[in-house]
Amino acid sequence: MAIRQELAVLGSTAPLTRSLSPGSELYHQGEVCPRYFIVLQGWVALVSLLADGSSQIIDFATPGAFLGFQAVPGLPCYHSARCITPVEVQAYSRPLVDNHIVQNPRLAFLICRQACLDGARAHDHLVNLGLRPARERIAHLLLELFSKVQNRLPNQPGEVVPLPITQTDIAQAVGLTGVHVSRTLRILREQRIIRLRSHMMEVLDPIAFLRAAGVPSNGYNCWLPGLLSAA
Amino acid sequence: MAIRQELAVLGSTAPLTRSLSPGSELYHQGEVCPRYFIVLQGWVALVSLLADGSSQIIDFATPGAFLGFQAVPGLPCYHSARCITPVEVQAYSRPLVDNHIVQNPRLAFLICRQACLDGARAHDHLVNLGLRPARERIAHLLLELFSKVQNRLPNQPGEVVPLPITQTDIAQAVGLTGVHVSRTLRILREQRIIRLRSHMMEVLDPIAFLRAAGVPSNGYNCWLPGLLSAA
DNA sequence: CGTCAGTTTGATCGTTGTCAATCAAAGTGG
DNA sequence: CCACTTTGATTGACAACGATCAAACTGACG
Repeated sequence: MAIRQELAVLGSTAPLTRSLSPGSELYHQGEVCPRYFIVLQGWVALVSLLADGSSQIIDFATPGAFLGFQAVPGLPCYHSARCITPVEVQAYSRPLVDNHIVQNPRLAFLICRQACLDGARAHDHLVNLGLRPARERIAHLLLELFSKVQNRLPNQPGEVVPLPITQTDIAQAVGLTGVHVSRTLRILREQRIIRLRSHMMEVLDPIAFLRAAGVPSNGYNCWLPGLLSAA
Repeated sequence: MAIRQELAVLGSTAPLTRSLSPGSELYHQGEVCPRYFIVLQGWVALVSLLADGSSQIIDFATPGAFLGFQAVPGLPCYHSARCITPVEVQAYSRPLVDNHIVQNPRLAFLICRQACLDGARAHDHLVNLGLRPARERIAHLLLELFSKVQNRLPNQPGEVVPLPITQTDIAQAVGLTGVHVSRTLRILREQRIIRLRSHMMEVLDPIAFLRAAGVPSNGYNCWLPGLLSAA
């Protein structure tokens, strides 16, 4: 958000607003991307492909996300940004922004902070894949996505939030097969914890949900950094 | 390195150089850490602990690494930094550096770049855990560590590099058990690809090593960002 | 009404985890 | 210098979790 305001100062060259349909890509792994993007509407999956055709979703980007920034300019991207819903973005010319960064410490600091948050989330995903069995893994991802949509943890039984992703997306994000995700979601449904249907997630039992997701009892996590101080 | 030079400008307060022994921690998960560190000597494991006692190594920090930086200051760390060898660090007072960042765009940009590289490496680890079976997973990690030590890919059969980590460390980094790591390393040894003994790694067959690690044929990866342009 | 993407279920297989015992190497203290 | 302990590595037997393959089912949409 704040990044967008800071970029608005670029002024002269109005950022280009683009609309993309599901399945299309903002940029593609292996290619050099000449733009940065800020997501205005919709969900984007950041996905990494392997030579054998398998693919891993490393993060989901929602409105407000700043995409395409790289440590070393001019290198090919190591992942693709694939739209999973209709998406609207603002595109910024890369050299323009690169130029602006070194002169504007506030922008550099904001991007710095975003990069740190992205890293923390990546580490969270890493722990999820490395340590947790299927049921907790999926619950953990779904809790993260709930927090991303609602900006808080679930607390009401029966809460429903939109979740425009398929079970295959979930599978690619948590390193399981779609088949096993389906089975595991059935278990979570039968345990009356959460239910997924028609691109909505219903939280049946918030407490059991947090427990299944393996978040510490004080609720501390990297998705809602302010939570601890707020409590 | 560059970060260290930039911090040297802080001048007045000479950075405190500390020595730590294996097993001790620079900072501990759940606690607020009042310092940043630059590793001068030795290896540090960044490790995340779960309530059930299991732990995941998120990254290995070697000399030059900048540790402890966080997006939102004042929050508890979500991981610990555990020394796996004797370690020497320079410690910097946090508020001092935080203050310096917002005034010094060059420092902000450097930290920004480091955060991006850290993120890219985390994403690489994520793909490793999500998509690769045990043999490739371990080979991939070992190739990353080789690159980290040598600043290049292996190319000579019989090359030996120091690798001061245990098989248990490897297991915790790739999300497998120590037992399975042992078995898998035997396979890699019997296939005459790599051999580990007494804290050294010997590369028997560099080409087979790269193939087993699943790096693209042009060798592009996130550990040696300059590699592609150098080729 | 037919098509297609996504989901569900069953049967079976394989990779990895668990448990336990043994072994090797490196301290440590008498 | 020699027990003794400790830590890490190795191996075997077995169990379990998740993958694979195949088939059927559902709902959205043209």
